[in-house]
Amino acid sequence: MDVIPPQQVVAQAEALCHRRGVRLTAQRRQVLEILSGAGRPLGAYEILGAMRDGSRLLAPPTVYRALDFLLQQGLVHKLESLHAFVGCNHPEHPHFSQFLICADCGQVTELEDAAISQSLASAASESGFRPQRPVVEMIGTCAECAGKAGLDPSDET
Amino acid sequence: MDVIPPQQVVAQAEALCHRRGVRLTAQRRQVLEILSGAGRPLGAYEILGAMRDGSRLLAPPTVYRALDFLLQQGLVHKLESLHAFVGCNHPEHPHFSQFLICADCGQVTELEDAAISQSLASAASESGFRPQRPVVEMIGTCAECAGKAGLDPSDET
DNA sequence: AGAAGGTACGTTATACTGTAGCATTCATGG
DNA sequence: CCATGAATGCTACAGTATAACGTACCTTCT
Repeated sequence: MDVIPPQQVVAQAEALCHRRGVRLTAQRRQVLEILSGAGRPLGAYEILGAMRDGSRLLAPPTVYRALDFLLQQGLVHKLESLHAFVGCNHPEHPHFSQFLICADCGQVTELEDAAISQSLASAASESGFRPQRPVVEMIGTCAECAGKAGLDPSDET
Repeated sequence: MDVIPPQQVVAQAEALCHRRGVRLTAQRRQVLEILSGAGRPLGAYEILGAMRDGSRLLAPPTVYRALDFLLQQGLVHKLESLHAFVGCNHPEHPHFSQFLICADCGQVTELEDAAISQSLASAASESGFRPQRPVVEMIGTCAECAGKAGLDPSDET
């Protein structure tokens, strides 16, 4: 669906990092490529498996470090409810995203809904709370899966 | 602050479970008491530690099962970004909650903001998505911590 | 070029979080 | 009392994440 060609994602990331004066190293780029190419959320250890260079398997901190960098730069997002990571669709302009996660097929849709962001931000500031990192995820059933099997949810086991 | 007396919480839970025809067993009640009394999020293993009966330490599935039950009944919430659990402030009427989590002092505030719930629900249904479980958390700095140390964030180490 | 300092990487070990599976006990209704 | 299903106890293990420390590399300044 919204799978953007990894090359394009990487080129964009390259430009962004250069502009910011941070280094998109080979390893970080590789993680970004893997995530962009997957088109679905990947766990850290899945990424790690895809990074194997020849027969050598890298250690967990390697991938977590690359992910930390990409998260900081807004190039990937973490889905807290899945313990998994996805590439960001629009890294150019950092912003608050929301995610629709299908519990059936695993597909994830990234939203960028101003009403959600604003209502959350204003609710926070009403409490004197200073927002830093939002986590907004909705677990449910995507349109396609709802159409296939969800018309009558009364017969679920 | 919003620490409701555990006894009151338990009494309310008792009534609720009775009305629903489910069993609030001693163990489940104990987990609820521990969470309500803590006034802050607790990890599953922290709860487990607090549950020790004499010198005997229980095994992880015990606490996870009790938590599963309490989550189903809406008596506790899980904070996905913390891998931790909190007692629910208003279990009577099941609803969607949001959480403000202070990264500094760890304090958590449960909100019940209709604007957030509605904007999230309508964004989801615009995509044909059928919502089931929302995860809405804001990590940031609470009013108290912002007042103490956050006036000039430029001198952070 | 050479030295200094910081960033990134490799690796080991381990901590933390969560679940599968199976035996046992307990409460409940016939 | 017995049958049934729910709840518990327990072992073992799977999955997620980080601490700590040493090494390589890149940049900058002299």
